[in-house]
Amino acid sequence: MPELPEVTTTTKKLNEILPSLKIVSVWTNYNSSYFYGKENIKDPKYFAKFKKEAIGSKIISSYRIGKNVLIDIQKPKIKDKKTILIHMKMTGHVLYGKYKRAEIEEMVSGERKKVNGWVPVDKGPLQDKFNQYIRLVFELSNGNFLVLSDARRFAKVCLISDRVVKEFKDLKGLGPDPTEKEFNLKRFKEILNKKPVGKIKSILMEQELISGIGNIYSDEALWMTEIHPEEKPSRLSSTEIKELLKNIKSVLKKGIDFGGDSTSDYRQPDGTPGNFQKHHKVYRRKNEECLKPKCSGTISRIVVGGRSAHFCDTHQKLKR
DNA sequence: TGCAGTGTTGCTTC
DNA sequence: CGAAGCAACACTGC
Repeated sequence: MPELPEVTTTTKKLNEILPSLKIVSVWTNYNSSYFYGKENIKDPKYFAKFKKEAIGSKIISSYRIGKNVLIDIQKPKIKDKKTILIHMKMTGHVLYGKYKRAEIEEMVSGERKKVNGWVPVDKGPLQDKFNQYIRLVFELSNGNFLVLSDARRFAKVCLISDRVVKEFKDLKGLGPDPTEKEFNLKRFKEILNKKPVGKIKSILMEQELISGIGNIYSDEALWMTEIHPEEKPSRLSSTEIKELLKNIKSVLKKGIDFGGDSTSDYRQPDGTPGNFQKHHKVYRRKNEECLKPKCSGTISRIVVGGRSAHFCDTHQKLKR
């Protein structure tokens, strides 16, 4: 589900809601997949520690690093803060709403298959779908709940107690953030120089090189720049690299401005879908006509680095 | 019925 | 040894 704009949308909303609320209690029904200790090893016993740290803590703020949701928390009278890291992977949803406490408690303990939660915007079957896959629940001091719904159980939750969050294993290896001012042409060229003969789409999505870009936004940025997804960086002109950088930044901004992409099932914390999917030029438009003005091409789909890549067969040609 | 899917990891093969 | 390929994770929707 989430790439940089979706995660940004989520953390921005969380940051409007959560700061100064306290975590009253925490439940999970999927210990073994979610809690990682300092060594970053999956182990159900870490949930006990996670719970102990979380309960009684006040939420300070929420922000994004790469595709990770970070939530800083702090216990009263304790100087050091801790940080909750949530990676939503494919089907994770961080949602905030009203639930009946008894129902959600029963559900998470496995006594109930689903709850009638409050994810207000979706009136259709998706609402049930989200509530059916709630894996982790934070009860908050205002009586509302912050929950992680995750059908495929790929999501990851960690508690970071290190003072320097960026030194945490999952975050340390991430490449620079393309929305930062410091991510300039010089920096971008240095990155591309590391992989002169790689496939440009795969490079854009490699989190160790650049953090935050995934399948949707890489397709869109390459379409805008008229570059084939399998093109080698060594064949790109200086002008193309400059344009590509500009388009990456603008398409990510557009994704954020539209509240994320709900092609699949991304939802903002209050259940609202994003709108970027209404503005795709290529992603998931296989066999449809190219939307570039005056281009009469058709959108093709191929597999690049194990992922689907969409491009126009006419204005995104491989250089020979 | 079958296959593709917004992400990442870890193992295998070249 | 590094890079690339591929299955796995678990489930939905077309």
